[in-house]
Amino acid sequence: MEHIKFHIDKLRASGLRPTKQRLAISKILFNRKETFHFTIDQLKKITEKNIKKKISLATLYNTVHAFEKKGYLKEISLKGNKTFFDTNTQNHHHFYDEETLQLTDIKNENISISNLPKIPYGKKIKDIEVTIKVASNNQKQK
Amino acid sequence: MEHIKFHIDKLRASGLRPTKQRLAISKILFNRKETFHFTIDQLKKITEKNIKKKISLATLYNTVHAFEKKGYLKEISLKGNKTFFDTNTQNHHHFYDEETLQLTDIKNENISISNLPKIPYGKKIKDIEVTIKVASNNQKQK
DNA sequence: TAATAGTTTAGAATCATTATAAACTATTTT
DNA sequence: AAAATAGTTTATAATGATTCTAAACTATTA
Repeated sequence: MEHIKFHIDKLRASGLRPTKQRLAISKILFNRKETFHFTIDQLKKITEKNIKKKISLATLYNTVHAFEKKGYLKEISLKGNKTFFDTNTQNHHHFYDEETLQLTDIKNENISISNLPKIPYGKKIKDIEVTIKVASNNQKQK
Repeated sequence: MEHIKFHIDKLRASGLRPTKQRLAISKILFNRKETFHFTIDQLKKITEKNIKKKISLATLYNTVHAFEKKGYLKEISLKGNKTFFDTNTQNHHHFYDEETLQLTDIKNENISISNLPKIPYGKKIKDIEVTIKVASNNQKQK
């Protein structure tokens, strides 16, 4: 079943009118239980496969950025030129395999950080991001 | 005093011949006590000021990448389009102020991580990077 | 249904990074 | 030390991700 209203609401909440393209994107992103990590070009391929038509990059960027601004998507800090997004906006962390470029979520409660240093004067902590880089035993790190 | 030999050795160890340009870069990067976080365009400005001449981007990229490959520099994982490098190659972490784009080192021993989850099958941990994003109390996060 | 406000699109513009090839410089050979 | 060679610098072109633009299109409002 397609909970259209769910997607319409998400779009409206993000300040976007529901259009065919945006509904398709919203379904791809949010009709899933597990976290989805993606780059814009991956999302483009999936979207075009689903709607059986081309979609312009501008639409993808606009929509993804609006969702991000609203807090429905999170950008992930990684090396490299491409930007990764994450449908899991909870505070959490990642395993990152630089060989395969695969990201795996680590639940917040599965990492505990202690002995934190003092925060720079006049600043507040907004977010803590832990990235654990992994690689095959016998392969060298990129 | 200018320990030229120190820089010549660093360059040779990185597989590079010592040239005027590279020596200038090496001095900028390694003639300092504190950690230096930089982007290529920042390094370009500083280098051109020091040598009072233009330096090409290709030279900067080549030299920085050779140092990185040798392990004299580390690339930092951050959002955004620009790549940051760090002269501190020890295992350590960062405060990151997204308002000012300022990075501050956190010593490894000033963060302790426990309750680590199991590593994905057949993989080994290569690196753990903790980024603590901070912002002014009353300003919104970027 | 017409007017309007916002959207999609292809393509241009921009920005960081990488590639190229000709002129140049350090090193090696003699 | 000069000639040969191996590696370097540079300006510029190429590439790739992202952003911008303006005309054609679509959703919403009146």
